[in-house]
Amino acid sequence: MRPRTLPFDPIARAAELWAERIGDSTAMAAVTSIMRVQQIVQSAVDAALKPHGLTFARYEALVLLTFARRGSLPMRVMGERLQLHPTSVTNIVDRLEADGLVRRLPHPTDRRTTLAEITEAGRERRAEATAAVTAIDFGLRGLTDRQTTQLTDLLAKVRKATGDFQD
Amino acid sequence: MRPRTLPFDPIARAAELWAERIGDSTAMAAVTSIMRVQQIVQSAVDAALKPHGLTFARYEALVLLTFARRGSLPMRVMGERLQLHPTSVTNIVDRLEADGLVRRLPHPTDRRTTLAEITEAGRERRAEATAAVTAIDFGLRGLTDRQTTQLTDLLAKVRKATGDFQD
DNA sequence: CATATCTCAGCAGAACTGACATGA
DNA sequence: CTCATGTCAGTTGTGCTGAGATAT
Repeated sequence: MRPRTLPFDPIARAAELWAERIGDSTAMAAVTSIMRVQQIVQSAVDAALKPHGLTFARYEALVLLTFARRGSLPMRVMGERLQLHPTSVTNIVDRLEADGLVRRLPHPTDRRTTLAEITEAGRERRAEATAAVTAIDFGLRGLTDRQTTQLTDLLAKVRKATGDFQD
Repeated sequence: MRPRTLPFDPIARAAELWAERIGDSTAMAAVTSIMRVQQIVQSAVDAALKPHGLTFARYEALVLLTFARRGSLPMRVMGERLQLHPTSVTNIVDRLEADGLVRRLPHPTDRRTTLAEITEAGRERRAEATAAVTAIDFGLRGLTDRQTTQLTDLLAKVRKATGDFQD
């Protein structure tokens, strides 16, 4: 029961008022836009994944394991790649394991470490879920491929500048 | 205790593997980037606001009321502008009211409606909080003003295409 | 009568803190 | 001893559903 669509751009209006009464609105407008678009794509993607029993976070974890050479990764590494708190990794793997999409294995040499390995059912579920999210373009609409790439590049600059990664 | 920075761009790497093994990675890379950058700016902004006893959602509500002509708006309107569920508006106004930053008033003509009005303390708190978030550019780094505007414009296309607003 | 506005109780998912057991 | 890894308990902030009270 979300509010109906507004007849004007609420962020553009807020930015105008901000510029008149507070100061430079450039960063404020961008950040508010990021927040809003994240909400939009998050809810679109989650809706597409719901029939498959996944959230976006769990889906990302499945994709990551699909790409891993042996279909398994230490949980710590999953946390690094997905930028998740250790307890969040535990939680996500718990739920994937409860659904039989992933299984925990001891690390062969480091007995502190637990590996999460994708199961055959997990690979199938990942493929179905991928069909669902690609069918809606991950909730992203209104951009050409070139603009989408431009968006990704701009966001990469932010990620890099904030220490998300080096290279 | 977030994981340390990676020596490569995890999204770029995921996009490569995706392109090799699944298909077009354009939308996937953009959406994953949006999710990550949203996390980054959200946590930067929340950290800046925490000493002032505000979250970003509550800060946005204060800003909205600051801009309102009489410093008050019907709660329904707040929900529309901030794209919040009615119960979320109730929750946010509850907390702001408990801190004395906002007060509830009856609507003069429509007795179903409750107005939320910013208090003097609320205006002061809003100003302090604004100083805190602008000091860190809302957590946004690595972009020129021109690029920031470009980012806002690209995101506006998405918002418009997904029915966030018309105009 | 139907519709609109707001509130409440309860739940889910995510992220955090602090503490802890185990092992390198 | 230290540090790393993973788990657990508990808290917080947010968003949702479903129900209901009140008013249009």
